[in-house]
Amino acid sequence: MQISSRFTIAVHVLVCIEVFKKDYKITSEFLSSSVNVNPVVIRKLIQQLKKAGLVCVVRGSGGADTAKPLDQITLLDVYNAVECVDSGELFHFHENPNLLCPVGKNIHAVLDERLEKIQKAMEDEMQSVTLLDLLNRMQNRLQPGSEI
Amino acid sequence: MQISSRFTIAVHVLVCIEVFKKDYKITSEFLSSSVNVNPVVIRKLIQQLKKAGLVCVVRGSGGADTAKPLDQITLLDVYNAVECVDSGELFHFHENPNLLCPVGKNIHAVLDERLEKIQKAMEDEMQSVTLLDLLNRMQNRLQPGSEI
DNA sequence: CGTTATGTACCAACTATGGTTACAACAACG
DNA sequence: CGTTGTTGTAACCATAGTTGGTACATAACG
Repeated sequence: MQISSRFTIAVHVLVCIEVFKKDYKITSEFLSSSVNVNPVVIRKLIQQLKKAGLVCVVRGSGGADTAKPLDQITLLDVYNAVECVDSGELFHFHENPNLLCPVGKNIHAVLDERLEKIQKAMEDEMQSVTLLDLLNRMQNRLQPGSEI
Repeated sequence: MQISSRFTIAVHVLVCIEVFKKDYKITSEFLSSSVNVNPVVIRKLIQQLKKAGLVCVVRGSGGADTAKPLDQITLLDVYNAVECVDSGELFHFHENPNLLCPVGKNIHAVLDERLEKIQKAMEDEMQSVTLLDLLNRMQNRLQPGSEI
């Protein structure tokens, strides 16, 4: 199964906020027109980012903003905020192996350590990418040509 | 989203085959009793492993076996065999960002390289674990105590 | 108080997972 | 050759997650 598009949408949203916040009020409407989805989708997503402490958003007046310096928000933070895997486990283990079978009894112990290493490798790589890095790359692509 | 339990079941099945093949005929019935799922689930799964060239299985007489030396089967092979992500992409990108928005137009280019690196880190780690490694770890846990 | 935007409840279509039953196809054996 | 055991596969179901949408109460603010 693929990691849901909520993740890439969340990154898109965060980059959008940073690029446009000095010139526009960042509403769910505004963001939805860049991502091309329903505003409600954006609002739900922003709620998840808010719970994770990545953005602030005010109710009546509107407008979202990042809640932390950009170099302190990594792709892993966004991933964890949005990909609501309760356990935090990347791999879904089959729950009831037959404990009377020697393989069934030990498969968990044999596999777990390896699976953790794999998950950790992925998370480390995610953690190494900050929003600041992505914003810089975005700015580089915007500046050479014309302005917004 | 989690990686489906088909993956850990597949590994369980492959280890089972190797541990028991000298003493038992490896039928879907036999495997299903160790994994604790319906035999049909095992058969469907074995079909995927077969298509990937990891196991052989004969129809009427029954009995599955690995099709390659164990040190040449990695967790990545099993993952690719079983996790039928058509594109091979771990991340699902939202498809229609607004190309009239500078961020929407460039988000793909900015993110893709980073996402590929993350996926590659995971795949590299998966590739570093062979079935032989897992079998050895399993045997170590079985020998100290009693035999089957 | 009216305007604006968020927060959230509810709905719907689609897809994947995990499981089950049923049965045809096939190999091996007495 | 027919019986037996097993695979390969279709059909079906329940459940859950994804993606997308409508509607409206709630809060902020001029």
